[in-house]
Amino acid sequence: MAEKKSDRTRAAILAAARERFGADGYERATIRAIAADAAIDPSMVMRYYGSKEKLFAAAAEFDVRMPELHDVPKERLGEVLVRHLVERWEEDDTLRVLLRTAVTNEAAAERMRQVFIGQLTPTFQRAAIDQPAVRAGLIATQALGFALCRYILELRPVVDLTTDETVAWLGPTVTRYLTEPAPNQV
Amino acid sequence: MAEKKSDRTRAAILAAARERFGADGYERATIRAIAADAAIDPSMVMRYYGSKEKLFAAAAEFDVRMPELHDVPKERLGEVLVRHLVERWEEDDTLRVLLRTAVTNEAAAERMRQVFIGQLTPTFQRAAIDQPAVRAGLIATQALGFALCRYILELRPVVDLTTDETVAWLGPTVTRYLTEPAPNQV
DNA sequence: AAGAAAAGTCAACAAGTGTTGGCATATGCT
DNA sequence: AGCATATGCCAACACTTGTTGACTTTTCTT
Repeated sequence: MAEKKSDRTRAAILAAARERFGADGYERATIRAIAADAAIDPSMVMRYYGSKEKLFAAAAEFDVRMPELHDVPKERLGEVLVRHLVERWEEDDTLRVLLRTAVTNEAAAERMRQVFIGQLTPTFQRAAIDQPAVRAGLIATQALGFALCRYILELRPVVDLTTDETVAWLGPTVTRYLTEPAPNQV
Repeated sequence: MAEKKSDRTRAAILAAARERFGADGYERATIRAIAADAAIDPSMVMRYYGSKEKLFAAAAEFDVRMPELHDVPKERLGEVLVRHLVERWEEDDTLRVLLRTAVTNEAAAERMRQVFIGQLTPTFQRAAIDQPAVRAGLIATQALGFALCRYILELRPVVDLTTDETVAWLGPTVTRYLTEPAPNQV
């Protein structure tokens, strides 16, 4: 056991940071507020993470953990994917942190791109889906739009959807984005 | 002609405000930067608009101008709607201002709700579409997600879509959200 | 041309920001 | 035990923010 006490406050800072970044966005989440939540002094945050930027980088670490899609029947692709994404969104608040901050913070936007283009595209490629990048982009529009309306804007009808209803509504959309031949270019 | 000179700077301030709010979000768009863009003194902004909040309220005035849908054939609803929304988005940067700010600013979020629930729902109701609120919410997820990925996150594959390609991809999605019977509730 | 009103400039304020260094306390090793 | 090191707190810094009031210049009426 190297340093037990410091590890605990380190973790407390990170948890508070995620909470604040997720609730307030990058600029409105102040070091002082995060430190207060973690019940320590603001200077501790600097000692442990160096700067606000680096703290954010640590708080926004995320992996979407894409499942492999080889043996999923084509017409169920959307269902599987939507259910996975919704669950991922509910269990790990890091994605919400990213969404809230990516709009005004370039580093967060870059990480968002890595997740939704950089992680979806190769998965589709391995599943022998043509034009994987375009399809990843389209699915990102639907997935991120859903999260935006549900967790950030809190549009009543979207907040009220159950997981099953969500899958029933969005699943076919995603399936189509994955299987429909690309429209003719002009 | 009441006051010509003041009207011109008033408009210059509003234009600069829209630019900055749209590019930087609410908190990072400073009064000083807006004033500099408009080539006037920061105190002028206060004299004309009272406060940053009120300036923002003026800059975020928006009407989505929904077309009536009575005599659009059911299977072309999505096509018509998507084309209208994309055009609206390209011609009026106010929507981009709203999107960039709604994530961290409650007033902007409220206006977003008014636009996408408050203006879509009654239009669908007048077109005799059942469950108009849920369908408005679903369409908001797809429309806002598209805008987020294209104008804010700038995901390459989404930025590269032409208007026609966008309509071809998203049109059927929106049509389905408008015409598909609601899935069974649990 | 004289004076009032409008338009614009300047400097400062109070508050809040990220960040830093000095100093106290606790912890663990020998 | 004593000491070095890790951990923590305090006060202050330099800077930026929205906002204000006093002052000067322009514009227009009469």
